[in-house]
Amino acid sequence: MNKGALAKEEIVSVAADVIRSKGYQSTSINDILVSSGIGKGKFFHHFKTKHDLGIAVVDRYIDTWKTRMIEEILQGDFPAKTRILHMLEETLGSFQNSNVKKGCPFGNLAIEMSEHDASFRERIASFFHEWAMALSETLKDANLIPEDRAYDYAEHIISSIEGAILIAKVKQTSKPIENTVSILKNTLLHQRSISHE
Amino acid sequence: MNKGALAKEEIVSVAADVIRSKGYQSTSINDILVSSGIGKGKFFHHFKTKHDLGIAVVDRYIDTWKTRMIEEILQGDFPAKTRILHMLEETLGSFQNSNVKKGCPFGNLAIEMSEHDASFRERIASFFHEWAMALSETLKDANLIPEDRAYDYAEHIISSIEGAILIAKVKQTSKPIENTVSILKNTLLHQRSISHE
Amino acid sequence: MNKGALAKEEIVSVAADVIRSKGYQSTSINDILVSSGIGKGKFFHHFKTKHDLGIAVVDRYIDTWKTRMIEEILQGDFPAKTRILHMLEETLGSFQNSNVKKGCPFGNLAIEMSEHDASFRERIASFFHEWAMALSETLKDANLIPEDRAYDYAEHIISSIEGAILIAKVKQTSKPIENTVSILKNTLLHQRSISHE
Amino acid sequence: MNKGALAKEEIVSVAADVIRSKGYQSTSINDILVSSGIGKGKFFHHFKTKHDLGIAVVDRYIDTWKTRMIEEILQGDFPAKTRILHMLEETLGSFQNSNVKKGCPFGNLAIEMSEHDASFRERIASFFHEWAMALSETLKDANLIPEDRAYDYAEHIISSIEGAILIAKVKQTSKPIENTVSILKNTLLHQRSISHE
DNA sequence: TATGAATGAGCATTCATTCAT
DNA sequence: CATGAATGAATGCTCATTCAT
Repeated sequence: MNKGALAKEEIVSVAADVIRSKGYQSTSINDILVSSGIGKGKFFHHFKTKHDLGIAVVDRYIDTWKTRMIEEILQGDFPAKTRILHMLEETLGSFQNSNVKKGCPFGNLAIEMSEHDASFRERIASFFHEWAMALSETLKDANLIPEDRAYDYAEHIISSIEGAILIAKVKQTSKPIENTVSILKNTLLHQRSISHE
Repeated sequence: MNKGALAKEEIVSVAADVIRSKGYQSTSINDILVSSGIGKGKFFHHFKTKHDLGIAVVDRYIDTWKTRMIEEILQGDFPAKTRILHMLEETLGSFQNSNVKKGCPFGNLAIEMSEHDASFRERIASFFHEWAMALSETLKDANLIPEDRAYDYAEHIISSIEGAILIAKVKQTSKPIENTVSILKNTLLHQRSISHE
Repeated sequence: MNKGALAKEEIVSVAADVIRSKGYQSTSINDILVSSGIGKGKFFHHFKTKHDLGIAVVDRYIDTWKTRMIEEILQGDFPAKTRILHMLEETLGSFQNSNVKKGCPFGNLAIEMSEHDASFRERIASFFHEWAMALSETLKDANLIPEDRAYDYAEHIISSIEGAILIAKVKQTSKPIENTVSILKNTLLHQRSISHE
Repeated sequence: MNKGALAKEEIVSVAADVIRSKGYQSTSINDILVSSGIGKGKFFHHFKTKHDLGIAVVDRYIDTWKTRMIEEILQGDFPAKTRILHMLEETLGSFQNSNVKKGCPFGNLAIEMSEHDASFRERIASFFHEWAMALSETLKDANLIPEDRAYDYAEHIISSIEGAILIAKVKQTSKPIENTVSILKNTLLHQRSISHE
């Protein structure tokens, strides 16, 4: 029945993994065919171009992380401070073991594709923006940051995390992520309000 | 006389630019041939493989930034706090205008190449380590961070910067860098000592 | 009832248009699917192969032109000279505007397919033969050409027209057709008998 | 020394043959590689694209025929009437045997490519124009056609020839060409002046 | 009948690299 | 040292056709 649809989802899922490891441009369609055990015809039946697949993969990343990070955690039912802690812990948990080497799906594509292709760039920029908005709201809820600084501070937290994942990737250890998460926790939670200092 | 040597440097210089914009893997040898106006023979006379060129480019990036960031600024003659400010301002200055879109040469290659090629990864990891070491020393000199936290804090500052450059690249505005530099400045310099909080 | 049959005719009709513009080999089955809004299954239900469709298109061209040119005009009720004039005027009228660029359905396929495929070639050759036969009879009726030269002369008139359409196509103007029709008219009708000169 | 140049010419020469037989679009680059015994790299070293090769082939056809038909025959040293006879005989001679089936290189591409590609079309249109111009001058020299009708009549002669080659191709016999040449000869040479009748 | 998913051979093109000169 | 011709594997993609439903 919806076998076709399922098949397409499976290709995206396999491709998401491969692309996260190898990058979009270095991933050949053949890589995906081999990884998923399908033929060329099937692939191009579902995706008009490789670019189409790339976009489907990005959209899938965004769906997943928006649900997990933004909706379930940042906009969840816990007290604001707790939600922020959960976000940091979730980050930490997501980049252990083999995932350290793979890096952040968004950060990877942000760097690889921003100059090549606007449709990748815009999607990723918009995801980071939505994340920063949600975090900004939570920071305000927690009374940790004055309203007019909240977005900037949220963006800084997110970029710190991305940077930590980048350094972790090149060092092949999750230490930089733990480090940054710990510093962010301290800075955020052991002070009444950051800008008062 | 050293025309050959000079020519080689010029190729590396041109390639450094192209690779920073397009990435290493998406840069074809032909791209470099066209940009530098040389022929295939000359190229392969100087570089046994494309990989050789890539490494030469990374080494050149490292040379440049080590001199500028580490030796001239972090290990310069100004008071420690001033040196840190200079480092942040230098960062800000380096990623204005068209450079925002190009991103950080190290960050770009760190993400693109870490999983593909150990010789790129190790060089970049080692550069980030040296930078963190130098910054760590300066933080200690400035009495801003307790000795045992200095390296971690230095690495966090550096990864924050890398993350900000990444977000700036995908958003195509230097705002995230200004933002992070401003927050780092505040956090570092308007407090007696970070860890006391 | 005959919905299936009707549908088949419609496909042939759409395909005839597309093939006249793009040529047989450059027309993909997908082109026809898109132009006619049908699915692959339906197409291959009606035509076992693309070749089948091609033949159906040629047969349709032949049907149409045989009716129009041969039966209605050349074998019609007007005096022989008038019938020839009508044929020339019909030709002129058929290759105005966008049809100039599309060229002659038979001439196009004659050139494209003669060396590739005997079944196309034979059909087209046979159409040209029937046309020449009918014109030959008319020339004899009109007492314009001696019996033994009539077929050759008819074939020459037809090939002149085909050549004019060819030149018109490449020049993207109907001028060469007007030109040839006018010369043929003069040569044929302003002389008592061509071979007497 | 000029081995490279020679090699390129040889590819064009082989390709000209293959394309004349199979058409441009149906000729795959692999066909040309097989026919000429070269590798892909060599081919794409000389021609940036298949289209480049196609244009080179057309230009070669034009060079050859311009020299043979226009410069050597129509603009040669014989009396005007003789030159026209030579042109017709040259045509006849060129389309005997296997060449009947291949058809006219210009006519073939005119029909195949006019709607696909302007650079083919324009080159061919311009060749036919130059041919008509040269023939027009010769007709005037021979006092066969009044000045103001000369170009139109020249174009008609040429299109008659093209049409005859087309019909010959689809019938697989050179008879239609002989036929048209004979009729053209009669019409042109056994009358004092065509328009006087 | 009809759908559209799947097949896989084939296509034009790119690319890092080698090699004769 | 340098040239640029040549190599051939690999890439993204198209296409006529088949097949399960």
